[in-house]
Amino acid sequence: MREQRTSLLGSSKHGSSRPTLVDVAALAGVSPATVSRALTRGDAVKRTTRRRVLSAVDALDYRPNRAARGLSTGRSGVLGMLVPDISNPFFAELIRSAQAEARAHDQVLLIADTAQSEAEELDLTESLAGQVDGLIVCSPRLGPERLGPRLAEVPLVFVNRRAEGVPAVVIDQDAIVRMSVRHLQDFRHHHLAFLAGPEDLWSSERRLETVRALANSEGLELDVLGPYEPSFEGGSQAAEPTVASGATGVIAFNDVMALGLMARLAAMGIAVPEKLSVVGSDDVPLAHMWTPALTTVRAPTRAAGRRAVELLGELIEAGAREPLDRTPPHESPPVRRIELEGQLVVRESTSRAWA
Amino acid sequence: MREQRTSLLGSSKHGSSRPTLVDVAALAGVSPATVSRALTRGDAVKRTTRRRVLSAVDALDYRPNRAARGLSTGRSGVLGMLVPDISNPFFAELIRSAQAEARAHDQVLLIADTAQSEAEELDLTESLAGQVDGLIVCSPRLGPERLGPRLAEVPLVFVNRRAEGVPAVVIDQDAIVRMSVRHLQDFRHHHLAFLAGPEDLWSSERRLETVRALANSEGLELDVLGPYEPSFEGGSQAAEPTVASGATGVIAFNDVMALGLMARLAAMGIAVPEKLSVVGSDDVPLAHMWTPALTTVRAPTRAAGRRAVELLGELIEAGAREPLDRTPPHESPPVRRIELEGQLVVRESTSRAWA
DNA sequence: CTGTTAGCGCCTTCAT
DNA sequence: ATGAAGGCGCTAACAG
Repeated sequence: MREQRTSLLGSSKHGSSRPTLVDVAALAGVSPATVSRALTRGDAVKRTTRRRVLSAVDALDYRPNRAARGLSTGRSGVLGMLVPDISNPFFAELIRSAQAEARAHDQVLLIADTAQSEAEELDLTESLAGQVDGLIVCSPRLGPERLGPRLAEVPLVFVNRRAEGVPAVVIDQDAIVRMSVRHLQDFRHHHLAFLAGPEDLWSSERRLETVRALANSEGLELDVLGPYEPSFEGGSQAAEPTVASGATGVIAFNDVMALGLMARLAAMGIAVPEKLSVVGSDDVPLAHMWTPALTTVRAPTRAAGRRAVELLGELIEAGAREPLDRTPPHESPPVRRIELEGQLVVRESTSRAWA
Repeated sequence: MREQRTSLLGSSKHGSSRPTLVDVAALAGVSPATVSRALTRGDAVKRTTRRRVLSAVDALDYRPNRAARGLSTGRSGVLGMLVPDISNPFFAELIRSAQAEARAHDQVLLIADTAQSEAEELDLTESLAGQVDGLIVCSPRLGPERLGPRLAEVPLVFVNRRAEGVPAVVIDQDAIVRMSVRHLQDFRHHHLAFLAGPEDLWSSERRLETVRALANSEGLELDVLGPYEPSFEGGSQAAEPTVASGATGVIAFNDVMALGLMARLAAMGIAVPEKLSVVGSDDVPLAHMWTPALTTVRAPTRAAGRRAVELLGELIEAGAREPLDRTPPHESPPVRRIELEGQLVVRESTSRAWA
């Protein structure tokens, strides 16, 4: 019941600074080590002791100093996430869910925008690698052979790129294409166009292959247009070629492109879906607000963000546990890969072709 | 020319870890303190010494440990930035420019999305306050009286909210309204509608006052509609009331709302600008890609982001220099406020009314 | 201009 | 179950 608190807090260099572990320990009448234990692990602290500590903690409004903790543990509590374009609603949503998950684990998410540029992607990866506990790279333009050197420094997770040796969360691109094509087939379309995204995007290339194979096996006529930037503007640029192709059904690499396409088509006086059926991918918020509302394949964005953070967390843990010098016995742990599936959402931008 | 490097590096606990200041010092043949000085300040290091240090640095690929530095300096090198909605292109752009500026100063920007929620705003402010050197809050819903308690802990900068005692970067809202109204007047509109954003948004309230005053003094008929959420959907919801109001010119709180409005109007068969002229605010990328392209007031987004970071940087510096215990002599330093101006961009969504 | 000496606040063996 | 002691990597006085 002693009241040394004032003097103890006063022991800090200047009165205005925040309380430290030592202050808490003093107030609780235990050693700093005990406070640390009570706060970081459930282990090895008597219930009553813990309670005393905890109440001292909030009596003092104590919050641990992350830098000090980081210096000790070697972990900063910061996760990095690279996205090609923050303003793309798909990534915005991914960011939100990842952030929520990170926060739930008392971690913090550092976002960086690569502006769709390979150079920026590399640059940011390098400079972030040293400051974060782990890195999530969304829709990377670069593969592990370029980003690879950093693999050794920091756990890395890809979102939407399947690559040798890199743990990843990917949405099944083949399934997206199958659903889209199937839907158009159901509506009697025989001549399709595919608006391709950038060639260095795994998801776009993957779909391109699949749509080609599928068109072939199903006896569909197919025009591949592009590559275009995966943006509203990219979609707009695709409008003329799309019309020129004579296709009656278009599959765009993503919703934002599909929207750009439709905007331009409208300006050209081409009616959707009467003259042209359009399918997007992702189901961004604008997709259903548009006129006509866009048929698309809903991406499990929230799950993707959440699971990417989870996966990264596991990798970080594993890395921390790993014996320091020797490589782990024989087989290295298998590279984890999480596969997610999209879901077709039929709206007004598609309809039966009577050609 | 001695080659102790191997053994020196070996002095670290385990071979795989990164080199430290001490390793660099040893390789350069100087003391750790000198390396520190050479790296952090330009002062007080002989040119030749610095060169030796620098070459040792990159021979070893040394990069300082932020946590350790932070523990020593009390600064983490992390700046926080709260935005109401990442996917709003206005904030996306703000984030990009702020991030660039931060990076240029070797700082890192932590983004958090408050989802337009007061509760989240408060929550995030509190939890971030302890982990960052300073905080930028964009278009805050809460004023200093609510966020205030954290003011003491960490330098705070508002973007787009003028408030007692809080340094801020604000875009002149009165000027935006004046330009918009003036433009509509030039086109002979006498009956205007204003689509208001949320009531707790300073920028919206400010504009509301101004537009009222202006309508009054200019003898314009004015209908105030709303408040609506400052989103695409909010704008859509405003369509019917807008038409019902009988106004021929509409000023929307921002571009995203204006776009939502126009989308809905199109679906209703109301021609823009023939039946209704629409003015937005911000000039987000979609504004000029839309059909019809949106007349709007371009916000100096990049400047705002950059200057917010600059201003925050100055505050942090000042705080660090400040004598520790006593309050600074007499007058506290004046609260800095940076005023920026938008610029009218006339496009196709406005035209002369012949009513 | 440079080296020496102390910590920053926390976590973590090692004892007890 | 708890305490004591050392160190993480860096910077900041203070001497020289």
